[in-house]
This record gives sequence, structure tokens and C-alpha cells, in this order.
Amino acid sequence: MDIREIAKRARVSTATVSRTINRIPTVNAQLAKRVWNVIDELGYYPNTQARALVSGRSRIFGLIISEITNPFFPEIVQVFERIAVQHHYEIMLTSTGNDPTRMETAVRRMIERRVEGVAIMTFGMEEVLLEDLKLRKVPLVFVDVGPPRPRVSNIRIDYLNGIRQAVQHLAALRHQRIAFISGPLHLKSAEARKQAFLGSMAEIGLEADPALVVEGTHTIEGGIAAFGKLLAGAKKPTAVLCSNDMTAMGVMRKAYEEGIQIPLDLSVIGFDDIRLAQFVLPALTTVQMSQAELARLAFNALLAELQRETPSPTGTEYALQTQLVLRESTRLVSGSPAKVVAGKKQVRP
Amino acid sequence: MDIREIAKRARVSTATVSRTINRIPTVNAQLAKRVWNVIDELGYYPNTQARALVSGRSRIFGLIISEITNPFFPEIVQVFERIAVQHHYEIMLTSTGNDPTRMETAVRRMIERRVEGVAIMTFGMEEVLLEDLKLRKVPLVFVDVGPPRPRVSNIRIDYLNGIRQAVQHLAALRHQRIAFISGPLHLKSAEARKQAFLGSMAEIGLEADPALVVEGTHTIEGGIAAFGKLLAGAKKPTAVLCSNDMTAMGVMRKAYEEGIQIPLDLSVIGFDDIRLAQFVLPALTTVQMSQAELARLAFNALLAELQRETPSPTGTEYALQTQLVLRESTRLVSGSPAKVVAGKKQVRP
DNA sequence: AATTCCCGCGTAAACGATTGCCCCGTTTGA
DNA sequence: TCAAACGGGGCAATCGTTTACGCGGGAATT
Repeated sequence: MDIREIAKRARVSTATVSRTINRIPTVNAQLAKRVWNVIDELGYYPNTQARALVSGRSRIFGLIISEITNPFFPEIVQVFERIAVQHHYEIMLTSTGNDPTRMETAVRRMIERRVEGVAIMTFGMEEVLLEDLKLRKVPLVFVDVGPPRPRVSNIRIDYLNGIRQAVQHLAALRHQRIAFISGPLHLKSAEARKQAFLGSMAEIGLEADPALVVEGTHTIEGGIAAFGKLLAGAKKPTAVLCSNDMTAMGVMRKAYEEGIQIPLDLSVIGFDDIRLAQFVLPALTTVQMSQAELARLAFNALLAELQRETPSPTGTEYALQTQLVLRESTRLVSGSPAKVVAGKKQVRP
Repeated sequence: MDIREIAKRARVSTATVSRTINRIPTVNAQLAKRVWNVIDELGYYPNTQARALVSGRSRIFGLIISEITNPFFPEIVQVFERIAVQHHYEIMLTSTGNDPTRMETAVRRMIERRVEGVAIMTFGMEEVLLEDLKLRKVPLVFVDVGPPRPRVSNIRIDYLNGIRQAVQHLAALRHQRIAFISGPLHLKSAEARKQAFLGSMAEIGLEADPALVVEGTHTIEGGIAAFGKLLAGAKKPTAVLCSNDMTAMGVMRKAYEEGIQIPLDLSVIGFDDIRLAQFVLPALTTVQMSQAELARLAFNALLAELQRETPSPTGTEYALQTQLVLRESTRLVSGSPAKVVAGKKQVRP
């Protein structure tokens, strides 16, 4: 069943049917009604491929993330998809697992489907692989890479704000030996977080002992391993700041196994504020970086780029704030004069 | 740049280019090579919409899940997508949040994109909304609904096996007051799990006290609320079996807040075995239902249906096993003669 | 009343591939 | 030597829309 069938039954031309469906205001209300009636009656749905072919618009956006099973991403996907649908777009999702090969095939698939834009949420992976997309003038939006180019937007995350708050929070709780578990340092975002930590420590005159700065993998397993390394060291930290929440969960796991109580013996702070962070035991104090907001920014960046008649020569830059959210995983350093806050949530039974 | 351009430059017809791309064996190797050279040189990628239009095959599968932010689903999505790509399919993902309206628009979008099949992973939501798809003879695969119809496959999950193991495990640990927190009972899968629990209890002559069977929502919040209800009751359970892992995490959270120690004071068993289950503190004993396997079954069901020349009049049924996996959240009921297993993982410090 | 304008609708040419059919050149068998 | 068979490649129709263009008729202008 196609547009011709509808046209015949409604005794109009296919052009009129098309215009009706696309709600072009010049069609006579009478006719339009007749057309709609037939459409509803037959349960006709226009063929998107045919539409896309002639109009040159696929109404598809690509979304590249590193790992859908990483709890950080599902909310991004969710929000991105929801907004896309509102704008009559579909999304082509790919989780690359940070594997260049899969990234490459993803790009190929997206080009074949003629996506109108791609959001890249791999936080700093090799941009080279996207050359093909740039060549084809597909609008792109990155996180944490810069500087932007024409048709390439960038969302800059202000790590410093949140991380500074975290460091100062720990300092206020009298912590001095503050460890940092970074992400894989080839990711620009991981490097940026580490620098923010180092900067924040220096700012308040705390020494960031190199032995207390170790590299993780942004996974639970990485957190376990990294914290193990810290425990094996000579001088143990009283607090540890993690480059993401998964890492923090690894630390908590390892601490549990070693009989180290959080927050009594060790304060832990995460980063990202994934939903799970509030349900972990004890609930994780962490730096929030809104996934919903990130998705929104990315989508709007792509849309804006499409609407721009002529691409800005410099690309556009967007910014996302971060900030500390206090929960239960931090506490006055033990040994300090205890001004214990009342309430059972603060102490482990 | 289109197929004509390639044809011109390779001094062949468009037909030959098309055949080359589709690896039709009859084309002369010489010519094929010439064509491929031009293709690579120009970086030509065939236009999928044009292909789809004329061939009548979109090479898209739909995947409907209830909530991507529910940690149960990402792995399904991941595996499903991975297999799809291997078979040169794309997937159109939709998370409906169990909202009929969103389900409806999802169906509409999928029809417009002419999906070749749809996997429905909402575990028993209203099938009515999918009438339009059935009408169009789109192969469908469900989980836990039955009986199958032509072109509609079903994956039947053997809840009983895993749940029976769980119940018997608790019984072996001398638990008698075993509570069950179900999922939302309008979901067929939730109902089935509950029945499996009731059956397993009866089987071994344990009474399932109605006051100890409460309804949750398959979320952490639901688990918190439901366990709250159990605690408010007259006779408190010594063990609780949950309809999914999120619920169990809610129970653990609530227990933590109330100073109830797991597994010392309370044994907890989950269901699903999401990845997180092993990282929760203490690691969750749970019934495994492999998400990867589920995704695989669903994809293959769709593919098989497409390949069948004539749809089996009855549809096909697939089965998925479940089984208990022991971790740290269960223990001999307290008060029983303690045959404590050695090792720090078994006791809370 | 004749001319111009404009508005609404229809005709038909795209969009970029796939594929049935035919043609032509070579091989094969009688 | 000639006809039949065969195999590889080109021509052109086709998929289901959108949209430029043109046309006819009523309103407005002179």
C-alpha cells in the first residue's frame, strides 16, 4: 500500500496526499480530511526510506558511546533518544568498547545510512577515525576535545569546579593523605580530571604524593586493583578521590574485603553521579556531571548545526558544570577530634 | 557521488557496479577489481535507503525494552547489537518505560522504517499494541508470552529451576520464614516468578505466609518500600527472595539503614544476575538468567523466521534456563547451631 | 468586460540503488 | 560449418516518495 493507493481512493493526486501528510498549509481542508480518512482507514504509514531518498534527509543521528554496560551511559542514551523522537529523529547507537576497529565500522555504517549528525561520547578517543564523517560534512559533537572546527561542536566539561569542591571537602574533614585513582590516561577526560585534582591540591597547599596517584580503568575491577596498589604502599591514604563512580565502587568493594570501613576508616568520593551512586552502601559522595544535561547539549548542538545556513568557521563550544554532592561515604579523618554528626546513617553499625 | 559515477569511471554499467558491490560471483574478476579500485579511490559508500527501497529489505530490527537505565537491559542491547552488526543489520532501540503511549509511537516508528522483525523485551506487557506489526506480517519474538502464533516466536524462561534451587538453598540453611518480594504483578514474568516461588515452597512443605509475600516494582525504590512493609509486619522474615536484583539491592539498602546485617541477620537472594550483583556488598546470591543468551535467542529467532520460506503455523518456542549462583548474601539462619564457614568474606567485620 | 494575479492542485521528474530481460560473443556438439 | 547453448554484461524499469513547474479558474484590478 502506497501513496498512490491513497491518492486513488481519495480521488486526488499523489502530490496532494504528500502535501497533506506533511501538513503543508495550502491544501484545502476538505481534501485534507478526505485524505486523512483514507489514510486512517487503510492504516497507511509512509515509507521512510523513500522519503529519505528523495528529500536527502535520513532523520537519523548517530550516537557513539564507549560501553553501554557502563552505567554512566544508559541515561545518556535514554535522554538522547527521547529528545530525538520528539524531533522525529531516530538514533543509531553504537557502543565501541573503545575498540578502534568497531569505531571504524560504526562510522561506515553511519555513513551508509546517511546520518545527519553524530554525537561522540567516548571522551577523548582517537578523532582520526572520524575523518570520513568530516569529509562528508556531517555535523559532529564531541565531549572534551578541542578546539572545535567548522561543523564540529564541543562540549567542554568544567571538571575543576566539582573536583575542587571535592578536594576542599576532604581537606575540611582534616584529610591530608588524599589519594587519586585516575581513569585510563589516554582518554582526554581522564587526564583532565587528574589535572583538576592536582591543581586543586596545589591550590590549597596540599602535597599530592605521586605514590598516591594511581591509574585505574574507569571500571570496578580497575578500582579494586588500583586500591590494592594503594594499600600495598608504605603510607596509606585516609581518603581517596576517584575519576569515576565505577572506580569508587571498586574501592568500596576492596575495602569491604579488607575490613576497612567506609567512611570510618576511609573516605571515598566518586565522579559522575550515576544513579547507582545513591544506592551503594554507604551512599557515595560524588561529583555530579548531569548525564541528562550532557545528552541534551549534544542533541541541541547537532540540531543547531543543521539549522545554521552557513557553518560557523570556528564551530561552537558548549559547557557543562560539575559539582559535589554530599552523601555518606566521607567523614572526618579518624584520629581527628571527633565531631560526629548524629544519625545512624553516618556510622556503620 | 553515486553508483553512476563509479560506473562511468570504471567504464562499466551501473548494473555491474551493483553486482560487484553485492559480490555476485558472475562478474569478471578483472572488472570487479577495476570497480573496487574506483570505489576505494573515491571513498564511495552505497546509499542504504536506496538499496532498501528497491530491494524491499530495510535490514533493521526493532528492539523494544522497558527501561535502558535498568541495569538488566544494557547487556541485552549490547549483545543484540553486536550480533546484528555481524549480520549487517541495524537495530532500532526503544525503551518504553512501560508506557503504552510510548509503545505505540515506537511501533509506528518501526513500521515507518520498515523493520524486518521486532524483539519485545518488556516481559509481558500488553501485546495488543503490537497488532499493527502482526498485521504487516513482521516477525516478532516475545519473552514469556504464549502460546506462539505464526511469525511470532516466544522465549520461555524456566523460572522454576532457578527459583526452586534458591528456595531449597535457603531451606538447607534452616530458613523457615522466607519472604518473597514480587515484581509488578501485571507483568507476566513477575507473576511467573511468584508462582515458581509458591510452588517451590509447597514442594518442600514450607508454608508461604501471605503476609510475607509482597509486591514490589522491580526497582530499588520498590525493594526499599517492600522490605519496609515486611519489617512493619508481626513476624519478620529471616530470608527474602526477590523477583529481581534491583529489588534485592533495595532490600540491602533498607537493611543497612535499619542496622540489619546481611547475611548475619538476614539472607537475601536476587534474580537475574546482573553484572552488578557480584559487586554489591556483600556480593549478591542470585538466580542467573543469562542476558547474553536471551539476546542471542531473540536475534536468532527473528533471523530464522525471516529465512523460513513459509511461516510455521504455530510459531516457534525457545527456552532459557535459570540457575542459582551462590555468593555472599546468604547464610545459616541465626540462632541455628553455627557451622560458620571460615574466611572473612563470610562475616561482616 | 477584459486583463492580470494568485491560489490550489495535478503531472511528471527526480532520488540511488537492484534486477529481469535481452543481446552479443564464444564455446560446444552434431 | 552451422545451430544451439551458455555466460557475462548492459539497458531500463522499478521501489515510494517529494517537489518544481504548469495549468485552470475565480477574484481583483482597470
